[in-house]
Amino acid sequence: MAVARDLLGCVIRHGDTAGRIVETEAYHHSEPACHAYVGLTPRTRVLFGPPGIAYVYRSYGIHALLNAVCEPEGQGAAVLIRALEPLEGVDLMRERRGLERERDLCSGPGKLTQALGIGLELNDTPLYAADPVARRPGAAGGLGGVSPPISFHARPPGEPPPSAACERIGITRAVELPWRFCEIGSRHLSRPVPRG
DNA sequence: TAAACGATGCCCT
DNA sequence: GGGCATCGTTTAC
Repeated sequence: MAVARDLLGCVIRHGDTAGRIVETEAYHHSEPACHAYVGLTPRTRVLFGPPGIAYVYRSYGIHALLNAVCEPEGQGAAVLIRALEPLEGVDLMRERRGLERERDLCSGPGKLTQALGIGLELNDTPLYAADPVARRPGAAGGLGGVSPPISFHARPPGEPPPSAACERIGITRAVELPWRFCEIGSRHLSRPVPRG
């Protein structure tokens, strides 16, 4: 999925904390690992809404996981944010996580939401403000210049970070699809890139 | 109303 | 590197 690769290197900001995306996974309603696969339910409703919206849900009864709903609208597609490289508010992240080592702060989809203070209450909120990425056709707009609770910022111009596509992790169905995208060489991944 | 499942993280080895 | 805690959502009866 193009959007999942595009998000690598972008910056997520929430409150006083920010981090660079180094790992993503794409999900689509056509494959059984996606929540949208089962169809429209109260929980998956957001997945079938307009793109550029946050889909935050609870996993294993404990963790909040952050997804970005993708275009086109109604397709039930999303990108799971799996890992960040901490950029700002690192001390606040340490406090929230109760950990010292920087590489442990955001190296997992449940970890990064805790580090950034992103909770289920941010489900169904817009992700983009006035950044170039937000001007993708069909992306959520018209926010009147008000910054959304969570904001995505396009990566600096120039060469995109070196990335690799590999198999997704943590799921039991459709594991063979190479829809996990990692920044090569990052020390903040949830798991290392397999040798290949 | 009940039961099974899961896009995880932590702690221990 | 491997096992287990934990609870909302979904689905079946």
